[in-house]
Amino acid sequence: MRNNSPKNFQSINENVSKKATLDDVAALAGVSPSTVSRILNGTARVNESKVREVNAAISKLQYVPNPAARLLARGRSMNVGVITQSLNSPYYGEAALAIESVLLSLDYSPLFVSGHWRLQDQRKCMNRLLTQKVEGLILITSSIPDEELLKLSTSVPLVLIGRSLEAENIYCLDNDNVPAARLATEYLIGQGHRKIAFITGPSTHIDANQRLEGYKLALAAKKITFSKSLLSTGDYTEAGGYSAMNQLIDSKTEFTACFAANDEMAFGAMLALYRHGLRVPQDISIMGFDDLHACSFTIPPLTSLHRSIEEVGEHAARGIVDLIEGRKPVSWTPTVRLSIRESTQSRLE
Amino acid sequence: MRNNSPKNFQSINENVSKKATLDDVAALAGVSPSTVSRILNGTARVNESKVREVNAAISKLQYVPNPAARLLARGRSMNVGVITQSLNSPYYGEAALAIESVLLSLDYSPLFVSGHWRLQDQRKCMNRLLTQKVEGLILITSSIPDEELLKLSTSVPLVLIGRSLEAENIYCLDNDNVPAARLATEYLIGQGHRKIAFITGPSTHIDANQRLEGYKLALAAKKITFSKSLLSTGDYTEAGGYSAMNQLIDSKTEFTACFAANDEMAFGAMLALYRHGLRVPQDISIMGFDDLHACSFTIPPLTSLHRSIEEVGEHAARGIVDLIEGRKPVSWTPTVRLSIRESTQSRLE
DNA sequence: TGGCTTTTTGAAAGCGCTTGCAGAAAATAT
DNA sequence: ATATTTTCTGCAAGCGCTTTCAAAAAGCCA
Repeated sequence: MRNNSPKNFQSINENVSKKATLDDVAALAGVSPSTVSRILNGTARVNESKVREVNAAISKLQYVPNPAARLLARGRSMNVGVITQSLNSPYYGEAALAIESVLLSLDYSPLFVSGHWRLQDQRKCMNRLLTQKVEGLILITSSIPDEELLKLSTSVPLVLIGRSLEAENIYCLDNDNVPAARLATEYLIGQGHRKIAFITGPSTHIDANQRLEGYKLALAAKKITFSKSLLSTGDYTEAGGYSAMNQLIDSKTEFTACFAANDEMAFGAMLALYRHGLRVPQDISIMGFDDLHACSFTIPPLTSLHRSIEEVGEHAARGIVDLIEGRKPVSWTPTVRLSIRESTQSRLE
Repeated sequence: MRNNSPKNFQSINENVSKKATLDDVAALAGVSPSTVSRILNGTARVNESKVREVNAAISKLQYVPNPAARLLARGRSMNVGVITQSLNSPYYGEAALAIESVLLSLDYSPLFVSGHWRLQDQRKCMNRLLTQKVEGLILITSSIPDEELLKLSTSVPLVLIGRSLEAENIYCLDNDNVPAARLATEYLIGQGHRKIAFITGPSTHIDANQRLEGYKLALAAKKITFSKSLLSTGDYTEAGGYSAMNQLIDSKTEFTACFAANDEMAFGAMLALYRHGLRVPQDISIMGFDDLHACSFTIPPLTSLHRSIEEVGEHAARGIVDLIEGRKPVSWTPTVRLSIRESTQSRLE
């Protein structure tokens, strides 16, 4: 190819088209390209005077290395793909933020894509990322089947947030949903509640099932029989929580507390209660899960289960870099605690 | 360079290291690399039988083109950088989502980075993106000075969301904050409110000032004198709105309505009112701005100003591609409307 | 069937950078 | 001063792909 960049682009980006190359720098500084490269990368000791010359040339020409060429020559991309369900999820967004900053600090670049909770989309964007030559992949609560991930992991290291899967080239940061949900439920039980409703998430979400499991476990431990009539299903959104709570109320099932599998649904549930003239927490206690920032500002502020999601993000980022660079990441589990606010109240006496 | 990829990587990613190249495919199919390339890119007509051969070889070898090589050869990256303030902002996150999907559909890849509202960070990530050879940049409410952007625009096309700046290679999607804030304020006035407090954002945000401006304009139009005592400053967070409202209440200034420059602050303000035993909307009407999903689920649901932010995102994505490909984007302004809910009430009579 | 045009194909250069190798220069030793 | 190390530097190959140019094949008409 003689002439890169089609005419129309050239006319637009005048500066871009006449970008200086490493060879230009070498020529101007009167040294060989290799020397320039070595100075740039610190891969060998170079005479002080040449270093100065070269640096002068670089700034004179406003030289910026071409990453594609670099990548091609080095055979590395320094990219890691991050597959989230939705770029703007309030909860996992925090993790994404942390991933971004850690990765950048380690000289890697994150590539964010969203899977939209659809298996198809997740596969598609995974392929897109692989095509982009990512050196590692962080999957946040993906629903891609184990076997696929296992196979994939033979060619690219994987960090899985929110699930657990044992393999050579995989590092998992489980959410510990089961014990966490159990802890939350036990708190309600400890407050004297016996009829505790549960608003669960879509059964297609691993999380949702695990949280339900934790809820059941807590009940069982206290010899409270689980009743299906206390269960209502939402879709992890406020609207879902709202209608789930409405169903619960309409069904005339009695309950004194309700545990929602995530905060958004708890928010919706609270509105539903409000619409029915039921007060939180005097009439019904509400417990959320995830402890979004917004929990502190609902009316009343919502008791929720807190896990340090930024830390999860940080460990994910460190973990993927460890795997990429051939180290074994130290295993770690997020700490879990209750953020007790005003939406729950004791029923003792 | 003889041997790419350091040993440790090789040992980990067995498959990756023995990736098939276009030459391998050509060899296996018994044609020249050029032919394979042409088939891959559809840049020339190729004999049907060879196409079949090549396709067979491709799938046999599981060949995936190396993007770096492609990029280098073509001189194009098909990447566009998207600078947001925070990856997980609930409002602009929607825009980001839309940008992602439109860009992907046009065969471009978005690179998301967050500027954290800090000028330094924004500059830094802009440079990072330029280094990555993005062909265009979408800046969401950046605080980078005009001159810098103007200069930058000579080398890379720019789409600016939330500000306006006239230039050859720049496409702006203004937020129309002034008229929008005015509309919101006028609604409150129309409801009979005369003492309307305003919780403004940080004066460093362009948005914040524009919204304040709109508020003032509406007052002036109705001959209501603006009073500084009705002004309180937050930081665009719930906590900020909370303390801003507390200040307002503590100052004993009388008001019957409060307009917050964004929804988050309105949420915080509502909690502050609740703490003081003031009812929304019976005692005080509250108006938000942005119309986040959450507005429908606060107690009571929050009246807010709605702009179709996804559409903004779509137009931004289309716009940048237009600029990149040498077309002139059609100008467009988002539609604005009130989402009237239960946090505002008439004071007539 | 020969001469012409049109299509299809391959050889080879080049995109901008890194790096193994070996020669040149400087430093140290004899 | 010469031989021996130890730096420093340049040459040139190569990363995997695209694309120009020209040759080869195919199609057309007389």
